[in-house]
Amino acid sequence: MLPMSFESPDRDRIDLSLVLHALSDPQRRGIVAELARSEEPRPCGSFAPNITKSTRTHHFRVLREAGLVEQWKEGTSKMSRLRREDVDARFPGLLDSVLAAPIGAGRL
Amino acid sequence: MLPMSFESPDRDRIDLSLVLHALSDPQRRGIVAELARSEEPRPCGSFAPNITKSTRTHHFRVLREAGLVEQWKEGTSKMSRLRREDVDARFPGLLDSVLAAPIGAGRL
DNA sequence: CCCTTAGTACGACGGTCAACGTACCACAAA
DNA sequence: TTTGTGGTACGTTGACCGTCGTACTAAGGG
Repeated sequence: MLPMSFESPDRDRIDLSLVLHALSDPQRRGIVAELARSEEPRPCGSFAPNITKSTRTHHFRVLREAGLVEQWKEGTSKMSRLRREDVDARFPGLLDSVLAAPIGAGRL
Repeated sequence: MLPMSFESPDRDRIDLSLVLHALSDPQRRGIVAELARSEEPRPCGSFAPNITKSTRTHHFRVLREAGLVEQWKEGTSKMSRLRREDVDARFPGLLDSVLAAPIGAGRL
């Protein structure tokens, strides 16, 4: 009976500060990059294998609350999808420029 | 005989995490926006009048160390200039998309 | 029914952040 | 020389962050 929240702001309420803060972490940026590379939704657990489950949960919450990621339950896993259209509509070009950034430019 | 540092990373060492973190603060984003609006260099004191001098110094240091701003001394004031070409060269489109963001999309 | 798998909740720890006040410095103008 | 003016240094405060471990839940598969 726990919350297990999936709440993410809708398109016109996505906050730039939250987005930039979410993307300022290399780990999260890595997740977003992977999520963008394969448009197929994947379970959370298949990302960032170097960190703990709980840390991963934390990062996904930050991404979701910033409006970068959408999540839903599917069987036993929780799936994630990049909200590309919404972010692109709200901040055109932002995601592209961040994802196109040279590796090692803050990638831990 | 105090340091009074002006050090800013050179173009190819600008770190994306630092840039995004610097821009994730509304106050600093406001400074950058003003700096971008008037290409004329201005003394630090003429920005963000609502905050304290020391806080302003702090924000300018974050911006400078992220590589977003260049500073130099001119008489009694310290001038600031947006390093637009450098940032644009390193992360094309990033600054544009952030500056084009709707007001109120995280603006405090 | 147990057991595994996938993820969350909670608490903790060390680190950082933004903001402030006070004290200080450097320079210029009076 | 004295008095601004513009900015830094330092210390502090309360909040938050990234990370972890442990304990828990929810859903399937045997």
